[in-house]
Amino acid sequence: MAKEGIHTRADNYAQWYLDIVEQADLAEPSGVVRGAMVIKPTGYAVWEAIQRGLDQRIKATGHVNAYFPLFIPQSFLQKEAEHVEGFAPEVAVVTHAGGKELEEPYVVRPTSEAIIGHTYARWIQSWRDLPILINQWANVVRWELRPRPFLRTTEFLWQEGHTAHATEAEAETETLRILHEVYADFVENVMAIPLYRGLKSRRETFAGALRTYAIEAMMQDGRALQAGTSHNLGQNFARAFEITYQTPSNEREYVWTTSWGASTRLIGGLIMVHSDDDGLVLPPRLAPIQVVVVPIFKNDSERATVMAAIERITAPWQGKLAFKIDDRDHLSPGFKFNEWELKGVPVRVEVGPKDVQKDSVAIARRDVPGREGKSFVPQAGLTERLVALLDEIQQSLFDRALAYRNQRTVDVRTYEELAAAVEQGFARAYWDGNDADEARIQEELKATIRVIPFDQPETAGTCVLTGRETTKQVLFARSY
RNA sequence: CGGGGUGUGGCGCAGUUGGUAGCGCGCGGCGUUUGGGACGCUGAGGUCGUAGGUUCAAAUCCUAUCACCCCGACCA
Repeated sequence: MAKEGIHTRADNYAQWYLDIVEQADLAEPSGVVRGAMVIKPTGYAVWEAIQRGLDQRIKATGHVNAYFPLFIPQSFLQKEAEHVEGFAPEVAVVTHAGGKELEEPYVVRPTSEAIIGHTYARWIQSWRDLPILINQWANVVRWELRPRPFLRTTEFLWQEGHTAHATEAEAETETLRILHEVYADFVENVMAIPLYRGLKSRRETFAGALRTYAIEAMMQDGRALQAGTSHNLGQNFARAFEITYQTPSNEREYVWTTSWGASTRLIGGLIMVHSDDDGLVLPPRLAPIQVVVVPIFKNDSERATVMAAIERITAPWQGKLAFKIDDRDHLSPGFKFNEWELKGVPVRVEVGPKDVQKDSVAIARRDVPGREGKSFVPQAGLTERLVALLDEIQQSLFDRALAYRNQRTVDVRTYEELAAAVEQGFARAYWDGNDADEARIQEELKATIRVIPFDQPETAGTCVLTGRETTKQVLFARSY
């Protein structure tokens, strides 16, 4: 049963998504800038939680933060052939400033390989300067033709890591390390989103990269969302920007670079993996508010005793739980229940006159809607109970999403099976096709190779399209 | 770029054969309420996207223009 103002997922999935974004107060379309959104405090708090988790892992793996300019001379972007070609259609260009036309236009960064490559060329002289391990938190602009809040916006927030290494092996290790230890670790353990990890096909590789690795998640409509990418750029950008170093034996060599990014799109994935027809569902480890307390009273004297009880009950929560006491007194409890469910708070605690009398409270878990998720428990031991409950919810959200994903990931042997499979989820298939074959699948089935998983089969099979024998398996899906 | 749609109080909409703007929600005040989206009274709030034209008179008719939204091709 859906709430007021929310379409059901079954009825209209795309509209349901937009309703959640709006009703949970995460963001709203700017209304004046095409494809751009205002991220509201509730939504931004989620982003801050994502930033914290990623930033912590980025630093734990030896990186430091820095900041590079928003504007990039147009010519910089053009130095790497594939890179220009890949981004040209979607860059915004500044042609006028200071009241006159610029000598050379600036592009608003769609990503920062160019300006950072230019900078690294000056910073790197010797093998002793390597590796350079830098990350930046920034906004970027890509003029998307079909925007959707969080999933694809004209301007979005992200982090982009840019590293330079002496050897190809080091760059490759870095690329994979970020994928596993930063992105996958955070997304699975904090966001409770199960992932497929692997290599991108050539067609899906980042413009200018040697290899792109990605984590892919399945949404509740069976479509795929790329949740993070890590690129081994080889020496392509080093050549384009003349980033060289002297080896110990005094040779001049090009460096090997990597780049990797995760964006506010993660919030879109979060919504589409966990949320339901009642609103947003936040995993406890990510939730800005983990427990909300709703007081219930009929008059001022009841109000006083209930608030005093809440004061006492929540005192030991300090430092253990992120909680909020909803003491707004012009709203009915029922309204508050609905509102906090809409906003995805994992646990609600209700305290009323009866609870004060019986030394109890009512607790409701967001991941189990309705009466089933509500129970009355003693006040004694409540803190420990809540801490344990949050862990349980975290685990249960992940398990549920994993079961859903596995159930909708099917092995296919024929083209017909592939066509049917991508209607409802992911298709795992043996694949020996080329770029043109892949393009044909996209044309006909609207599905692409999301990832060539690291986990590959022991035995050979026949390619779903060409019928040739191969040991390579890929995952096909329609994607956001 | 193609196809479709919409611009009227904060939001959602109505506005008839042209006659000078109305409803719901929300918002402010007061009172009663409060264990699953409360109610009454009262009040504030709009140069009808913009520019031009027709007319005694335009939200309404005409022309131009701008913007946003939805559907497809490109994408973190």
